[in-house]
This record gives sequence, structure tokens and C-alpha cells, in this order.
Amino acid sequence: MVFNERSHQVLFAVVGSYIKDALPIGSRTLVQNYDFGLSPATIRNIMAELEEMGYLSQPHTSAGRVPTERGYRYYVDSLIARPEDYGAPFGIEAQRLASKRDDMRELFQETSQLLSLMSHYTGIVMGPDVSYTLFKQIEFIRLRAGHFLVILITQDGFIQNRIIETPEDLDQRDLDRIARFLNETFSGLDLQEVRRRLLSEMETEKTQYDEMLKKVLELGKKAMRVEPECELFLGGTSHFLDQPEFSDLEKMRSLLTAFEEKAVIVKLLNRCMEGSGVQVFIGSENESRHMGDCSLVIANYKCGDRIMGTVAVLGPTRMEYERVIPLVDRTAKVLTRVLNED
Amino acid sequence: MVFNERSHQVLFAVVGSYIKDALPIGSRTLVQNYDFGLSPATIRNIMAELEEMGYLSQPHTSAGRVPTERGYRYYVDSLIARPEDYGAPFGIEAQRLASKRDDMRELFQETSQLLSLMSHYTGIVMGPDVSYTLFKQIEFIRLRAGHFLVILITQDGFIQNRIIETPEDLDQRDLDRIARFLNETFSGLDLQEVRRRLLSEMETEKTQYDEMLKKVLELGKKAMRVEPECELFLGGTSHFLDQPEFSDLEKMRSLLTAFEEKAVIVKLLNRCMEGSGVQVFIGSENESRHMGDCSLVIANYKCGDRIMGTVAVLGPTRMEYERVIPLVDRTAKVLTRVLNED
DNA sequence: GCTTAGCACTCTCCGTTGAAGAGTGCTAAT
DNA sequence: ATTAGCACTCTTCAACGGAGAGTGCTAAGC
Repeated sequence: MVFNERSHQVLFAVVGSYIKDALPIGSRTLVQNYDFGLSPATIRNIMAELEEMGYLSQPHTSAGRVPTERGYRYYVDSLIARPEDYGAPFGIEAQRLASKRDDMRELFQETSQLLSLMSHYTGIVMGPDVSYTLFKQIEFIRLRAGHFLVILITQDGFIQNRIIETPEDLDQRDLDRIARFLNETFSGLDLQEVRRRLLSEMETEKTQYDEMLKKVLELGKKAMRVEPECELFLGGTSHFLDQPEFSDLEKMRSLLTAFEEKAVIVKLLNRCMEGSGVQVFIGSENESRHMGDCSLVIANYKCGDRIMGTVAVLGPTRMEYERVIPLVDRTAKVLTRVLNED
Repeated sequence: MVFNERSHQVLFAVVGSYIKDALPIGSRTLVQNYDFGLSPATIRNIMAELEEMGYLSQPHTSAGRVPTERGYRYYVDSLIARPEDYGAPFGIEAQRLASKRDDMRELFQETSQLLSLMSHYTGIVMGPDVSYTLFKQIEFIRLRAGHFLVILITQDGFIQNRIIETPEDLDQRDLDRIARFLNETFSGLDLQEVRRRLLSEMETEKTQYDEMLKKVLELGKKAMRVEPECELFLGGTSHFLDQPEFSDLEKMRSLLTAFEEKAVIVKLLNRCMEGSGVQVFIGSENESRHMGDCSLVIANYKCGDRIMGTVAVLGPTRMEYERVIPLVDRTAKVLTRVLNED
């Protein structure tokens, strides 16, 4: 801690109060509400210090104080450092999620909505990067000449279907044989790896002479072409309208457009895939110009030992971290548990 | 037409001008921009008449005139009645859609975005009600004990997958046999009908004694349980922020919430499934309290002779009908063509 | 030496005021 | 039937000024 207990308390009080009311807070109101046993004048001195150190600022000369990003950062760091037990993971919600265990997409959608519901901000879940998930099974269904439906199932239970075309037609019997071959050969590898092996195999001389094998590889290559992308699940975007700081039309618009290009968020979340525990990105820390006034509270969920994806809550910088941080933490844990019970 | 040529022109001019600028328009500006060969005073008299008849109104005593819903209605009806050739369906866009022919969901998503892109409003596509589409093929894939992935393909190319559970396990060989049986027996019927037959079959006495058939029916019943719901594809919801009339925070919010409960829109669109050609619903005509200031321009698309779903553009009452009506019409036609070429 | 009371100062907020501008309806003249 | 003229109404906008809130500084108190 950089400064003494008293400054700490005052800073906490200011940040807390501002989070609650979105109003600059002055020395008088502070002593009224927080009972420090000090007079407004003393508080003023402390606040002046805090301002000098860059934790608070005044919108104009005779308004109260408002936290700076640095102030929020201090506040959040203290909250996270608090070695507090967040209590038992919630029960009913865990059940609700567990019931969606089989369909990953539904599970993630539900989770993002749950996050939104409980935080009153926007909930985000980033699914696993498909190209790194483990291959389990593939099936082909012939739709019409040269058009096939590919169903790709990963070990996590992610199901993806896509339609591919080939210049020459194949009948269902061939397709089944190809699928069986691929399933036996590649099960358990990640999709990147599967694709790599397919490609290297194709370059081998001998393949040239085995017509059937060539078909297999060709089809496999097409079927496994997964974009290295993770799906993003958003819940409760309209909560943004609840926040007074986004009553500004321009901000609203740039936020909404940011949502439509989900890419920005994915990039952001990807950056955080390494860390463990809850992480918080405040305001300009998250380097997207659209999100200057937003904070992101994130945590990773795992499958086995591997970090699989991210859950997050996106809200205004003035977010109720005290509620949201434990919430995100617990949600990530519940999701991890649901994914690992089998 | 209720009134004479001159009144008609004035009304058109007012509506057109208001659509363009969102500003009440007065007699002076009207003669300046539209060249009627009449003086402001005369226009004033005409406008007073139109107001009395309920086609125009004044926000306050000394502002210009603004169209009422009735005014819009007259304007739109005249536009639609115009026996105009809307020109050849657009080329490049049609191509873009045709390339998505195979995956219906992508096709619809693309269409809604196209609508939004070209209209600058929100584009909507309502997919077919799955329970009335024609069954083509079903496949089962065993995931783990008692858990199966069902892939349901309709003749339109709609692919749906769902996971079902059964108390007793079945191996893949059984599943394939069941699928083959269902495919042979029910291909070409609509899903409602398939389900009905399955149920009636199950009640037949003899079924009780054929263990295998019983399994087939049981699984078929579960697999075919499609909710009588149509998917909704929205594109460009953020365009709403462009409109000056929605700078009001309250309206924005209620609109966004309306979007989140897509049900409202589905209900609305369903009501219009019968009509042919372009239909327009103005302001309060569309009976959802959230959409008081919105208009909906819709048209149906078909597959064969059957109306399959709806494309629509949702915008402010002050919408550029002149551009949007032909746009929606052409889009519906292109979609119909894409769906029917095979 | 830290804390506090007092005070002058600054800045926002909000209601008032008044002039400018836009548009109307009515009347009388063409 | 159309139009010019005119008085009237209503909004918009900028300027103004007082009330209120909060600050920093200084000097007195514990």
C-alpha cells in the first residue's frame, strides 16, 4: 500500500460512493455518510493529497472529487487482494447450467445471460478456439451431388456443421468409410494437428497412387478447415442503456458498433488467456478506443488443465466491482466444474 | 383518391420533405423547394384543409406541419399502388446470396444484413416455421451412453441438430438402421405430419410386440419434437441510433428490449404471412406498444407455391418508403429465386 | 504538529428575460 | 379563387444573475 490507512479509507469511500451514485463527491457529504471522526477540512486535505498523487480528480474547480483510472485500479487491486472466501458457488444457477451440459453453444449462451442477469451489465462468454480443441468424431452426410454436410464433434462436446463441395461426387457408403478412417486415425489430436498431418500425408509420394486414400485426405482437409476463431456469446447488451454515462448518443453508438464487430472483444479477451484468477481491465487499459469508459472483469474456465475460454462482464468503468468480481470468479468456477463432470 | 390533384401533391411534398429532414415544414419553405406555382398563402389554405382531414398536424401553433399516421398511410398506399416496374433484381447481391444457398441460416443472416446495408435501417428475415417444412433426412450419432446427436435435414436445406437422451443405450449400428427406416418411411412429409403418424403408430396394438419398432418410434418421436417456432435474423440493429427520433433514451431502451424479446416481432410478422406483395405497417398499426414510432415494410418469400417466411425492414415511421418498398420487394423475389433454383 | 473553524473565491446549475425568427390564420384586395 | 399584408403565437437561443456546492488557504485550538 502506498499510503496510510486513513488515505486508504477515504479513497475507498470516494470510489465506492461514486460507483453507487455516479456523482462527484465532496468533503462534506463524505463525512456525513462515512463517519470518519474527522471534519470536512481534514478530509479536504487528504483528498488534495490523493488528487496530487493521481488517484482522484475534479471535473471542475468547485465540484467534488471523482476517481481517476488509477483510483479505480487501486480500488480493484485491493478488492482482489482481499483473501476473502467468495462463498459457495451458487446452487440453482449451477444446476441450470449443468442441464445444458450437452450442447456447448446453449451452455455458453445461458452462461452469458446468467452473468448479465446477476450483474446487470453485459455478460460475455468466449468459447474455445475450435482449432485447438481435441478431435473426437467426424461424420459426413451427402446432401446432393458434390455437396456434403460435415459434422465435427470435439471432445468437449462442441458440435460444428458445415457444408463442403467437391468436384466429384461420392456416395454415402464411401463417405462412411472415409469418416471411419478419419475417426480411427486422428481421434484425440487437436484440429490444428489433424490438419497438419493430413497435409504432410498428402505430400508423400505413395499417396499419389492410392486413389481412395487421396479422396480421404482431400475430404478431410476440406472438412477440417476451421477458422481459428472462437465464438462469442453476449447477453444483456441492452443493459448499457441503464448507465447514465452512456446517455451520450455518440458513446452509445460507438459501443454498439463495437459489439457488432465482435472481433475487438475477442482480441481483448485473447490477451488475457494466460492469467489465472480474476483480472480486471479498466478504461483505457483495454486499448480499444470505443471502450474508453468501460471496464472488463474476466476469468478463465478450464477443461482439465487446459484453459479453454473466458467469461467476462463488460460494464462502465464505474462498475460495482465489489459484486461483479466474485460473481465472475464463481461463474468461471461453476463453468469449469460443469465442463469437467462427465 | 379522396381529394384533388393539388392537395395530393402538397401532401406528398410534406411527407417527402419530412422524411428527408425530420423537420416540420411550413408553407414558405414548401413553395421554395417544390415550385407549385402557388403562393405560400394558398398552400396554407390547402394545408389547413389537410390538417382538418387528419393527414397533417402541427406540433404547436406556429410550427410547420408534420404528417400524421394517416398521412403516411396515404403516402405509402399511393407508392404501392404505383404500377411501377422496380427494375431488374439486383445482380451482385443476388450472387452473394446464391453463394450461401446451401446453408439456410447463413443465407438468412446474409439477407438480413443486406437489407440493413441497403436500407440503412434494421433488416429482418424470418425463417420458415420448422414444423411445417418437409422432412428429408435424419441421422443419429452416438455421443455417449444414452446421449445422441440428431441431425435433421429438411428439403429446403434447413439443418438442425439437437441432443436427445434415452434411458437405454443404443449402438451406432442400431441408430443407422433406425435412421434408414425413418428416412425411407417419412421422406417428403412435413414434420408435423411425421410426428402425427409416429404417434398414431405407437398406439397401434401390434407395435407393443415388436421391440425394435418400438425403439424406432420412440427415438423418432423425440427427434422430431421441434418447437413450432421460426428463427429470426436481425441485421443492423445499431442503425436505430442514426435516427433523430430515437435520441430519446426511453424510446431507445424500449426498442432494444423489444429486440431482445424477438417473440414480439415474430408474432407481428406471422400476422402478415397471408398477404402477397409488399405490405407496410405504420406506427400504432403494429400494436406493440414499444413500436409506436416504427414502421415495418414486409414481403413474403416462397418455396414452390408455399409461403415460407418473411423479409422485412424495420425503421422509424419517418422511413424512406420510396427506397425501402422496392428494396424489400426485390429482396423477397431474389430470395424466392435463390431458394427455388436447384 | 495535526486538526479544525472561518472565509473568500470559483464554478455549475437553473430559472428568467427578451429579442429574433418562423409560421399561422384572417381579412381585404386583386 | 388567389394573394398580399398584418397581427399574433410559439419556439429557440443567448445573456444574465442568484443560489448552492465545494474548494484552498489561513489562523486558531488541542
